Amino acid sequence: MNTYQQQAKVFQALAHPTRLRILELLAREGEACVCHLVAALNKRQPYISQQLTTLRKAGLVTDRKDGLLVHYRLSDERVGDFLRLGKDILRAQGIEVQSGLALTVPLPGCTCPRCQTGQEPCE
Amino acid sequence: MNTYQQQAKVFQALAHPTRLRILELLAREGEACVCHLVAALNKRQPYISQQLTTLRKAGLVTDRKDGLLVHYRLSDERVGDFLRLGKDILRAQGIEVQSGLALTVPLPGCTCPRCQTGQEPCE
DNA sequence: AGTCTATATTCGATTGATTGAATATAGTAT
DNA sequence: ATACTATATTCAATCAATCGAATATAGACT
Repeated sequence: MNTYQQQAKVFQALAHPTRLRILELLAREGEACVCHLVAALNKRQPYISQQLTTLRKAGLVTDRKDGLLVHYRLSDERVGDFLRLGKDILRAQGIEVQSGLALTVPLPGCTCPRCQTGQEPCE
Repeated sequence: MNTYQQQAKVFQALAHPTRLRILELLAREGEACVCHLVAALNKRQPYISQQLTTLRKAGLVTDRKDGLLVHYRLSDERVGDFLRLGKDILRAQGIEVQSGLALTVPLPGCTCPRCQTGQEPCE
């Protein structure tokens, strides 16, 4: 596979609304467990796991296992800059681009232990 | 269509080897006519036109008509920065990412008037 | 008018991405 | 062991993207 095919694969992974939301969330939060992403995005868990697998295969995120929980983060902090630059370019075209909201902690609907006790998410 | 769907559309337009090569070429050359892209990438003309239409609809390039010729350029100079940042991130993952070669002028195989007389391409 | 040249569009077949549903895995606790 | 919980995987149906072939448009020149 050549350079451009590899680049195209990564952009393909980015070309998905839910995956973009996940990345933006990770850029803002630093790290998040799957249960938080499920609660924050209000999607079914297998669906979120599917998208995380796509992002992992594209090399955009890494995972860290911690008992039953799995925490995800951006594989490179510059992925956050990259997304921001993308948004800036869209804004320059006159397209409305709002940034997602910060997560409240504890996250309502999140079942992980930390959220049950009102502490920082999954840390 | 929401913010993330719009962003995803743009990434979708980027998720294609030939389109990436076109953008990289435009980032380096500033402007190029269709015939140059056809000659430089060694693809059939309708195929290049299809890809340019996709890029235009995504807002990534603009066109300027000049007689029979149509010149394309990046709609925003930051699109070039954006692609470079994407490549840097890939390199940090240990992925080989070479940059495309500069175009020789006149372009062998290009039939446009300027190339026939050995001048700057299509300007 | 006709003709040539550069570029664009349409259509259809194939391929690839998406996503819901069901199921699997692997830690943890009893 | 058994049961529970968080996460991952598989499969199949649907939907969207790709690309070759053919054709269309539109400006320039006789």
